[in-house]
Amino acid sequence: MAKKSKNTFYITTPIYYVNDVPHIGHAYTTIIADAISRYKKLLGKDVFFLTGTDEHGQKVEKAAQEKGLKPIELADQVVVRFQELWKALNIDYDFFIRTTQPIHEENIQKIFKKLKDKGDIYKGIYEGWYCDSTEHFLDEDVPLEEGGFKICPECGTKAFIVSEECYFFKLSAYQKPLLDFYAQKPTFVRPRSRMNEVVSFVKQGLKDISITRTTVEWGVPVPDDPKHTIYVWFDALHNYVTGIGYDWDRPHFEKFWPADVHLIGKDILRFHAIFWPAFLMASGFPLPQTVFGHGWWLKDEAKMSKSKGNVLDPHLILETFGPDPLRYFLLREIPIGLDGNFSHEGFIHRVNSDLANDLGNLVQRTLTMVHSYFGGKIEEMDKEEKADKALREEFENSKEKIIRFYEDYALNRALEEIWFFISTVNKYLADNEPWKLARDESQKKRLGRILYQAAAALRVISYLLFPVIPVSSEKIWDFLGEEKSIEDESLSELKFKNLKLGQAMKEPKPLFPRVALKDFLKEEETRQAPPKKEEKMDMITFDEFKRMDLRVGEILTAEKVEGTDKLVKMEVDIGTEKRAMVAGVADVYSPEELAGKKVIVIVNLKPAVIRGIESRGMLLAAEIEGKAIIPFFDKDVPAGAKVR
RNA sequence: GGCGGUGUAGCUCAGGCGGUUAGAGCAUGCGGCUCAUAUCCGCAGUGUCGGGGGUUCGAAUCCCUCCACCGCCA
Repeated sequence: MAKKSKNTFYITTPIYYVNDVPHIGHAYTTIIADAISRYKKLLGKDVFFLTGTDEHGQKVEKAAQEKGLKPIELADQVVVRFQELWKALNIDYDFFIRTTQPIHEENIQKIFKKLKDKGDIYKGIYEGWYCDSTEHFLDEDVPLEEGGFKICPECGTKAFIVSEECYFFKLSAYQKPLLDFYAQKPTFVRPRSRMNEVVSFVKQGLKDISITRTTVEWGVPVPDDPKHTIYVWFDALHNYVTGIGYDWDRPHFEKFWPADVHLIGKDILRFHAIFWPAFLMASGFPLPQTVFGHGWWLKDEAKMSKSKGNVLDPHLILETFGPDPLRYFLLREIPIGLDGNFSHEGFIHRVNSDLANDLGNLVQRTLTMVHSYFGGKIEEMDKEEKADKALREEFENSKEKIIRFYEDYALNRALEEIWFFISTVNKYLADNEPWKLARDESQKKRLGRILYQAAAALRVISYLLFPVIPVSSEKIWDFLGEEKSIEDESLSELKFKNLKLGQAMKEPKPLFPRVALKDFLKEEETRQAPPKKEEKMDMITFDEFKRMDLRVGEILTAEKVEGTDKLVKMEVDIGTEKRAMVAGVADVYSPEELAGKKVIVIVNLKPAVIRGIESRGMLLAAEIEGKAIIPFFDKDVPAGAKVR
């Protein structure tokens, strides 16, 4: 294979599964990829950025059936949703691959055949408990339920025994090569902590994996044996090679392969860090440089999931703010490897404070002064003085750091550094007080220098921000009177003095409007009259259940909490101690009625202060139209007895 | 259960191969400016650096132990 030229850069996102519409998590991965890709382009690299959709498999088959559609019809619909979102977010990808495209399907078959001929894929029998919903065989140590079946620990639905003839990939043969590879290239998996997990997983031993199904029709058929369908993961992972031309545009493929970064969510690390390099080794392809597993955005500290109904839809934010504030927030708030908590409060706060106050206001004040003191054109200025030079050197310093952070994919650190510099420029203006110099005509040239420095700073700031907030950055350049686009200037050439003297600057308009949190929340409310779905809870394991300490509690005393309708304060004997608890049951039970009763109490619930009273435990009750109905025991039980 | 990680200001986190008064941003309080999107600048705090023990002249930093939380274990 031809050697890859050093000046190319190939980055991918996962291909997204089309059984669901896009949400903030998809947006996050894709925004990271876009920012890195734009950064590399500024360096003058020949960048290829691939994204797309994974359209085969049982879940899509099922989701389509529920809607009365053919799988491909569902895929066609959902693909549009993704593409529209990428457009709204200003994602500048080079190719959008769909696994249903012939160039993909044909080449998957070709690769499959190649590995089969080589002996890395062989036919065998697989038997095991299979979950339709998550499309995988359960671990062998999942316990048998009483009815003699197994429950999928991931989704909670019933699994079935499936015994099928299928094709296996000889993963076991790659244990040693993989370990050697990891040892030789410790940066293959990032963040580093995840590399440890991968290595220890592989060290435990690898079994061959089944890579076909006979139970699924919606997929790529095995060549010469079409009752077998290639399993989605084998199908999907290879998009990274088919998407750049394997085997339909060889020169293009050879130009960009191997990938520099596969950006993924941490949940699919195993597939990318173990299976994928093994497949590639089998095919004889060079291995990618890095698999970067990013964290998840949580909503109010909880993982977003369809079943919780707390999936965050980015559309309202996009309509209110445009793409840049969301891009900025997601990349600034957390390091790529960690989880983050998404709240509208946090979002509005950061956008107001960083974008509107620090950056937006700096643009506004600088250009307003250029206009009111110079009519938009600084024609003349003094030589650079000490303070001016300090500002310029500060920039040169920061620029180096910022580049280092970008190179390391530490986008949050790069942004942090840029904001240090923004703050320095604000300080520079405060120290040099151009508004005072403006009152003295003899200081005109000095004033010119100061505003020139500030404008030059804005020019380089917006340049460095371009990967993250491309629209706003271009706007700032336009305000400054730049005629070329940011992308026409190479990062290595970026300097203060590139701002031409005498350039006609425009009158600025606020770049990032401040939005009050309460207005935004109100808007959100009116926007989504949420159809109140029945509360569906996730399955929990017995271990999780065991964490709740439920016991019989004897209510010793009970009295109404002054000034409330529903609250009762009780002293409850839980066997080992007596505790104060507060419960909202007074509308159904009188305190007299409660005293002496035995109830079920969760005793290790975090204490809560209710009406100034610390409630150390909660009694269990059925909630019927807002009223609490307490279960009592029909035989005598001692206080403190464990309930389970 | 096994392996790995985390616990530092009200909040989010940085530092951490031992060494001056432990840092940043946000939030809070006070002061300044008025060019600017009620923005910007300055000052001020507050912390037994998870608990306990040890090594050392000296520990947030190294060791032991306990507690809590998190990740991975097809």
